[in-house]
Amino acid sequence: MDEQRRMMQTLGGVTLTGHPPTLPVLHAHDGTDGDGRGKQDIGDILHQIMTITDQSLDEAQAKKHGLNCHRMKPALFNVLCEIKEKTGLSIRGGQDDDPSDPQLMRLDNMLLAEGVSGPEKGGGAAAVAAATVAVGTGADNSIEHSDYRAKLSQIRQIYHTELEKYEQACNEFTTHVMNLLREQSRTRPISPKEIERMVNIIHNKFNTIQMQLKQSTCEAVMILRSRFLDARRKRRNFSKQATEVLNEYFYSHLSNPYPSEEAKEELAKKCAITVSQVSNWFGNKRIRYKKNISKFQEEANLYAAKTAVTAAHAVAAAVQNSQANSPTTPSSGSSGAYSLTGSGDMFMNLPSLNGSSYQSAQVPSTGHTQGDSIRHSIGQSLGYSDGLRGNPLYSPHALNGNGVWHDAVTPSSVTSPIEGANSVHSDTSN
DNA sequence: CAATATGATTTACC
DNA sequence: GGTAAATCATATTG
Repeated sequence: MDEQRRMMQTLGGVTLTGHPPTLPVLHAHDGTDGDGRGKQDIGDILHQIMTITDQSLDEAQAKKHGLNCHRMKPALFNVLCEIKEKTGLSIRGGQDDDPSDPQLMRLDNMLLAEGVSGPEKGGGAAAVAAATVAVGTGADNSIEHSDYRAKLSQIRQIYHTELEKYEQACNEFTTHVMNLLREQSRTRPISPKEIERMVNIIHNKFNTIQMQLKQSTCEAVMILRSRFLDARRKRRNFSKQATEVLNEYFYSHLSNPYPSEEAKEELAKKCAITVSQVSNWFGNKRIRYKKNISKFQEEANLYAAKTAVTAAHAVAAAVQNSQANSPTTPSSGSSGAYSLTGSGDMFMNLPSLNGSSYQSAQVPSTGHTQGDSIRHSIGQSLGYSDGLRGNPLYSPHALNGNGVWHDAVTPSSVTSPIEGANSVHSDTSN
């Protein structure tokens, strides 16, 4: 300020009743204007400007109008604007908003990823309704999921309303300020450039507010996520039905318990869980089964029996239908119906209950007898020849000495069962 | 409440 | 990328 005044005074303007701002421009443009009457006029005008606040409103309006219509106004306006520009009076907060950019981008990305700021997908209420319908029986993780989505859509709605409100307020305020400045520019040197700058400043301010909104929205989403989707924090056991389905598959494919991608999908659908949950389950099951086979013996027998009954029914029905009595394995089913293929697999597995592969595990006596009886019952119900029962060729060796599941279906792995049994038996010491 | 069961995650390997 | 193995964190059980 001081500097500005000093500069103006040094430039040597007309001193006006002790008021500091004088106009160096007058001299500069003297040559073109020529006469001294202009000087007088301008001095008059300036005087009027300086005393304008002392006047009544009507008077002031009239003066303002007069000023605005003055023939010197455009020239003066430009010149004053120029001075203002040069003195740096109006240069303020021109270029910033750079440091916040990366963070803003991060926030935007996250909001987009969470589906808060992106396009409305499926419509919140509709999606929730669909999820609720899909729950059906005993799939309570879907309930939580729909709850999560409901909360998320709530957050999203709030976010959008607030954003809209901010935008509207920003626009209103901007137009208001612009109108004000335009009006002011009739009596004050306010260049369009300056107005533009002011608009930018306003926008920046509102952007920071928006960023705060985005930030708190992100926080809310994170909290929601941690509360609902962090399954590790709030682990839910699968439904009984789901574990049953999974166990059925596992024990009926014990020789090779690695479901294909399609099988996993089907299991996931059946159990109302995700495919990766199915993968997790099988991963855990395999490792835990292998670690302590005896512990799972009872379970294995249980599911083997269960599968046997259904398989027996299926086979019995098939036999009845075809009127055939061929002892070929019923494992020809290639697609979805794994109860049939399971029955085939089961035959491969049942002898293992007291078989050579799992000698390391002390089979409980109950398990033994149960397995025996099951085997017997299956042999009866399926009408298999007695010679098939206990045939060493059907010992699967699902697990080799190193505890690795290898393909028991391939005949090469069961070529010499007795030898294999012995070697496995001796190997189990480690 | 300790022991056990269980679903998920991490790490390392192929 | 899928899996084994170890581990974590919670749920369930006795």
